[in-house]
Amino acid sequence: MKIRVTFEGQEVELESGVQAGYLLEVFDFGGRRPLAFRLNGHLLDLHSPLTESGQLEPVFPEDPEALKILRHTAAHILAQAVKELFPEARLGIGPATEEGFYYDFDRQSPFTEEDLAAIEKRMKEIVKRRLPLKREEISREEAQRFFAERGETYKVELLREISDERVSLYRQGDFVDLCRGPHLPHTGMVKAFKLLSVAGAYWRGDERNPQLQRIYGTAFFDQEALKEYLERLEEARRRDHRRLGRELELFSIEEEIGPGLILWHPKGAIVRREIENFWLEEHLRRGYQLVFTPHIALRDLWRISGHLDFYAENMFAPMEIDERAYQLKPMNCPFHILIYKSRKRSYREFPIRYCELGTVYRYERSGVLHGLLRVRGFTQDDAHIFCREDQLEEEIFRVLDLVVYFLTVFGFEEYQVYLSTRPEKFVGSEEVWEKAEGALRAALERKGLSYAIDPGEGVFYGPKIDLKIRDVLGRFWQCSTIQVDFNIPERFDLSYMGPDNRPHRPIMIHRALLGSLERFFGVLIEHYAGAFPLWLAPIQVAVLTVADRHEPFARKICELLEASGVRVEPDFRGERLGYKVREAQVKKIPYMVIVGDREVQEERLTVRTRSGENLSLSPEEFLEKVQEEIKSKKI
RNA sequence: GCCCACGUAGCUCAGCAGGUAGAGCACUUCCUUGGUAAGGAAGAGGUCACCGGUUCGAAUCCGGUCGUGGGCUCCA
Repeated sequence: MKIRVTFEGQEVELESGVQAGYLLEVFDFGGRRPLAFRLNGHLLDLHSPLTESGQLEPVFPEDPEALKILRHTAAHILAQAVKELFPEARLGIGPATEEGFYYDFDRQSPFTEEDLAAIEKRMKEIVKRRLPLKREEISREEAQRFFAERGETYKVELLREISDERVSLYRQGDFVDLCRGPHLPHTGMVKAFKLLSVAGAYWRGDERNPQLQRIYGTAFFDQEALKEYLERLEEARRRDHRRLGRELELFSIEEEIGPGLILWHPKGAIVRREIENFWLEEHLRRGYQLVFTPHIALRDLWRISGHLDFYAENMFAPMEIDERAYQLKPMNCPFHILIYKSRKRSYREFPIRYCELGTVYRYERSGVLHGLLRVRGFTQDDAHIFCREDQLEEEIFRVLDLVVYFLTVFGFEEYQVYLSTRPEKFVGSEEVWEKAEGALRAALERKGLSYAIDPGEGVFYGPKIDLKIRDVLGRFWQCSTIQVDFNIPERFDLSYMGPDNRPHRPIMIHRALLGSLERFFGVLIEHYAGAFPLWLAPIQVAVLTVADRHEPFARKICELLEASGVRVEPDFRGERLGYKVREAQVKKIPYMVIVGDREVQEERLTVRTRSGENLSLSPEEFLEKVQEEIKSKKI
């Protein structure tokens, strides 16, 4: 059979099954050698057979797909190195990931740091061998036999679940792996890579399966990019909120209290309160009503709400008081619902928006706890909106508008937005779901947010929108979530009186914009690297004296600033100026006011900014500048 | 929860062929009054996470518990 491949207007006729690498001799790629091709949109490496006609695109290293191919090949090299050094290790899977690659191995004894170094060394040798990665296609049965003979039971298991009659293998030297490809032409092209860590991982992510050892690594086309990546890892370590949280005295987690429970120290607490003040002010401005609710409730409440059915494993165990069982709240919704239910509601009141900084407790498995980002007690910036179906789009739009506003103020300008649609198991009618999904979509489009659809990823009670924010290091964090709920109004038999003088069922929206104050704070610490913008900074101004005789004037400056609500820290200690400057700098205080003979005499201030610049201002000018900067929430 | 690693002064870490604890920073006191990222001296501070075992003797070896970290899974 003949096929036709076109590239930049040129067309060539080939015998089906010819290796794609042949095209290197047919077309002119501007003197460059592609790593692979894209034919009709899917990737082919140079050793893949051409079996269909179509448009050809070359893939060069700068192509986003190219890095994945490289990393996938790096994973194979890793596997080859491990098999050479530890022939008893059985292979799991080894894909490329966002940041690099990994390969899973089943081996009795764990890989040590030294093993990792030895493996990396062997990988370098394999790279030097410049082994071609050859693609072979064989029948599934043949492949099963092949891997069974080699004792690769996991590969056999994978093959059992593949429905294709023919499968592809990739061979590099003596190493053969079941793999769809594509791969680089030869191992010599993997020039910059590094193994990073070993961790346990369940076979196929299921904890009932055996646990394999996963070796993580990363790879790039050149050393420079690898170096940059490793520096970014280093920067992330420097910004780690757990480290900064301790160094800047923001928060702590104490063994005596228990894992996943946060102590907000004075400096962290003031940041939190600033966020909360801003949050509340903005909510009140936008038609929300503030409520407060208890931390525990009768177990029956959680039975009615359904949490005992679908959320029990995340709830703290019940406690008995006066022969009745109570449970800590994992969510705030039932309380808000009971406020709604406290009297008859009319459509004229709609939409009703209750907001609360509600502290909830969720049982999280010990292994998942992580600093402020994953805890067992946290405060959600929660709200529940009750409205009619025809108000849904407008309400979602308003929520989106609010969340984008908040995030922008904190300096997050880039988001990933996901719309999760109806899952297999769901409550309510398909019709209601479709309407709601349509409303969410319309609101997203009206707000001008581009989004991806997560089909079937909605919660059983309604569709949702999740937002992930991108921090300065390019990492994404989920904070905001907006969920429509068809279920809980039903369970609590909510109603409102419509214009037709008949009761109707309202729709409810759950939403948290910052997510939890704990997580958001953690993300903020890392985003700002601990250097909070002035309006959030725990200490906004440090006043440093050069010598003891400058103290009276310095004290006056402190009083001036404090009287205007500026958070000031005097440093009149008998230390040298350099020492005090360094200390204030380490604490990441935005402004240092330096008071010496010159300042006292001229009644002007020398102000050192966090970035190390010096300004000369009168006390009044400085106060005004500070107040303006606080008010504008300048980043 | 599971796998692996780790747990020594407030912090960062050294000590570990088993002989009973050390540094730097921070803290306190004294000297120094010094102009933009660490002046000098002295001092105080540890049941070596906890419990048990081996041993004449354990921070060091073994077991268990708790906690932390990297992952798996889940999510704010």
